[in-house]
Amino acid sequence: MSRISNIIEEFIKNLLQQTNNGILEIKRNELAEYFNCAPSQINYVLQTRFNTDSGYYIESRRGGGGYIKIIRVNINNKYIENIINNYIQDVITKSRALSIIDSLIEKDIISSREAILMKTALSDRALNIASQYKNQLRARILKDMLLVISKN
Amino acid sequence: MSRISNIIEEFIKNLLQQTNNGILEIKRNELAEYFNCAPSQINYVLQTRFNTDSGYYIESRRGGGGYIKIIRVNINNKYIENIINNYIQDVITKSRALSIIDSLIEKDIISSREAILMKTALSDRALNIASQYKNQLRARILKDMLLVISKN
DNA sequence: TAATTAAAGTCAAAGAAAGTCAAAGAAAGT
DNA sequence: ACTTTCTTTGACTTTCTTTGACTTTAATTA
Repeated sequence: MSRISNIIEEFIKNLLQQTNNGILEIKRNELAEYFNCAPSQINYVLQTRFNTDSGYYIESRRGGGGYIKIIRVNINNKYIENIINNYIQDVITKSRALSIIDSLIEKDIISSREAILMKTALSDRALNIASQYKNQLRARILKDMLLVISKN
Repeated sequence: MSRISNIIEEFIKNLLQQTNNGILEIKRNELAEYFNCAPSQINYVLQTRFNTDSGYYIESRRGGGGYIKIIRVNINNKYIENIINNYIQDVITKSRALSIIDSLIEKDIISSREAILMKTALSDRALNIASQYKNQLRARILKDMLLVISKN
């Protein structure tokens, strides 16, 4: 039942919801102890679920009194343009693309129907015909769709 | 006698019937073990019986906690159903695809933003990387997008 | 100031699950 | 009978997760 990462993800998102500014501070070891997992598991969750793709960034400090701050960023057009121009290169994997789309739903930038359309256009099922270009196609289509979103 | 693929197909359809939203989540290996078949047999069943043309789509995830989601779409929109089944074959040109999308706006089936997103996913600009598959990709992507749209 | 303690970070190996592909076997068409 | 299409199987690949040993950084204490 290896869904501990998902549980931790939900837990953190819940706590974030309760903040009024989208900034949450945690103690890595405490959280790990609470969930009975290796401390590095927390890093894994942060790296995979609270990264730039997902619309978050992390600040932390080691040593005594150390902490990890999880910050939810505000997604506006500037932000989307930055993702298009600087963040998505020539290729992108499916899971990264999905993270980006999910972050847009979460922030109410797109509707769930728009999201599902976007995800469909990036799915393996559709793109597998040209499997060697799959991730290039994804990058192109996603960038173009994001541009549409930011301009409309 | 009755092919195992057919039995698995029936089994899955039965489970889907019992859900209230037409979304079923399975574990590939568990199902394979239950039917005493190779795990890849499940993929075969999904590819041949639960594809877009049959009104289903699939989402999955590998690794620990992995799953396969089978989603049944009740196409309650006759107009879309007709397009998927009779109007789009294995390939479609850009101009035919665009006119299909325009007809959906006219019939108020999609919003204009959804239309632009769809057109973007089917544009030359995006698909030219895999130019030899362009019209096949268009057909696949368009069918899949129509299917998900028809769900509501 | 040096030593100690208290954090968090990194990385690689092992484990867990699904995906792919091609070869072989079975059914159906001609 | 021969050919084509559909099905089954298994070896190999890819992706995602968990764990733990080791490293780095910061604060506290002697």
